[in-house]
Amino acid sequence: MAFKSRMLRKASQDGVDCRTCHLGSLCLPKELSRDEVAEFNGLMCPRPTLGKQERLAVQGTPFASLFAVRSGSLKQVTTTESNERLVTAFFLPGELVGLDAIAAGAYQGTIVALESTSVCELPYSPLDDLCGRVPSLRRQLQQTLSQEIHGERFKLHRLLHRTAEVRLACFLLAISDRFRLRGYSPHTFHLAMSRADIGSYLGLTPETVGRTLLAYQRQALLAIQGREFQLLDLGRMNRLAEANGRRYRKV
Amino acid sequence: MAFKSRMLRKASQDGVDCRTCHLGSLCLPKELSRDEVAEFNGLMCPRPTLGKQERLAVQGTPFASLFAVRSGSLKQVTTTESNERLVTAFFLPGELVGLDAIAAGAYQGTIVALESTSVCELPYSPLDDLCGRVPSLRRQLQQTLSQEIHGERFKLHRLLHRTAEVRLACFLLAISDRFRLRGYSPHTFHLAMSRADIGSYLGLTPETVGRTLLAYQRQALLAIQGREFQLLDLGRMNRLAEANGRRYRKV
DNA sequence: CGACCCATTGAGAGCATTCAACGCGTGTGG
DNA sequence: CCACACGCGTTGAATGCTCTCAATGGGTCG
Repeated sequence: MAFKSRMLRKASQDGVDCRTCHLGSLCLPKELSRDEVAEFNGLMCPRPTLGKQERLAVQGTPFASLFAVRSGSLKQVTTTESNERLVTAFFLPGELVGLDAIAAGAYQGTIVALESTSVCELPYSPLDDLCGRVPSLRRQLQQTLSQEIHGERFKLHRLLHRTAEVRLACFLLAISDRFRLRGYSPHTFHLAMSRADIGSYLGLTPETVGRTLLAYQRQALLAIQGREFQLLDLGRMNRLAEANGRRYRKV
Repeated sequence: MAFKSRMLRKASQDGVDCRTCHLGSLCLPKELSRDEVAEFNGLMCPRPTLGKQERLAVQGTPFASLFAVRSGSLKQVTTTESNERLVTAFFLPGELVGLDAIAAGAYQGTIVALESTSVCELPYSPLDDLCGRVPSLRRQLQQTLSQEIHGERFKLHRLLHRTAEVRLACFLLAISDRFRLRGYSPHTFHLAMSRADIGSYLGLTPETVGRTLLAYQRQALLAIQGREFQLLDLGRMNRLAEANGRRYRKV
């Protein structure tokens, strides 16, 4: 933990260096040659660390940059025409913010830091130019976009059929997996979002989220202390998430 | 109608010509110059018209081509590990099939024609090369990908919070809008999918779909004859879809 | 200390699912 | 030509999950 925060302070003070970034294998430049990474690195703008609740981008403002999360976490809150606020995404280290803004040319939701968070800024226009010259970067970006389409579509269609119990299990396992891929423990992690945020993301009320988490604890699937989560039995949790929740008639 | 089928027959017999396609302004080459369209056109492979229930691609098989729908419609069925089948997408004329397959290198669901359907095949590798040389095509493809991310994410997160009544209203309005953009009537259209398909897509049972459609008809919002739909009051339907369905507490 | 946000708990109501049955049209085979 | 199976859509009744509303307690910040 001390090591991590030291790296971050250095990064935000001295400018970011992709070659020494511990997220290298997860971020956009993962397939690039040494020279290409240097060029990619040259695009990036320094960006001061965000405090809790601070906004990285505001819904509707012109899109100019993607952001890569270095540490911390953020949520994307989209306000509908009828003034309803939906949490449409969470972002963890190594993930790209703003992919949904490219088409409209404006950010599609307000991006809020859930805790102290640092990001890399990637101005889109020069990034696109570089994509023209570097096929592997172009493919990497398109793959990230494509992966996002599949992931979101599949995950959300599945959730539409599920009970609260299964929705939360899917959510916790997805988070666990994202942490695992980034070298953190898949069993123990800190979730900086509130129950209301989770509920909004999953289409549940905060009360139902709380009650369901309580049920997990009674079944010894999960231990929670505040916002520290500990998954006690990944196998059983997986089986729970795979079960279709409703005893659904086969199509 | 006679005009349409004549054009399609010609296209599938003589090879496809983007310059005379009535979907030109909606498809990928919409921003290209005359020469670039010609080059784009050269990539395309002829593809025989699909019959009803015929499969365009099978889940898990290697990804090689995108497909643009010229006429007809298709559904994407994704089978989960627990052998559950979910309808994760519908495709109408002018839309691209396979965007979610780029990342994994394999089709993420089986693509089935819902009626007699013709498509253009776009081999991905040469398309990607062309993206390197033609910035406007590259941007167009990235915008399509980005739009898809935003559209899916937003639409589905909204649906997660909604009752059956509102889910179906959103669905019908989205379909109506897609037809309108393609020059067809937004009030009257043919939906080739079954109630079960719609239910699977929206996370509802076929019974609930039927009952809700019946309720619309009783309110004079909708008229249905078999699979012909007629939206009688778009304004009221819109208000119904905007209403949050559940009298949801503001976050 | 009070205001406020967050999380929890309880009780009641509503909406969608589940299960079962029926009608209809189509295609198949006797 | 008819019998039958099958897919699709519809209808009815009952169960159950989740929302709603209300109240409480803990924590943080001004």
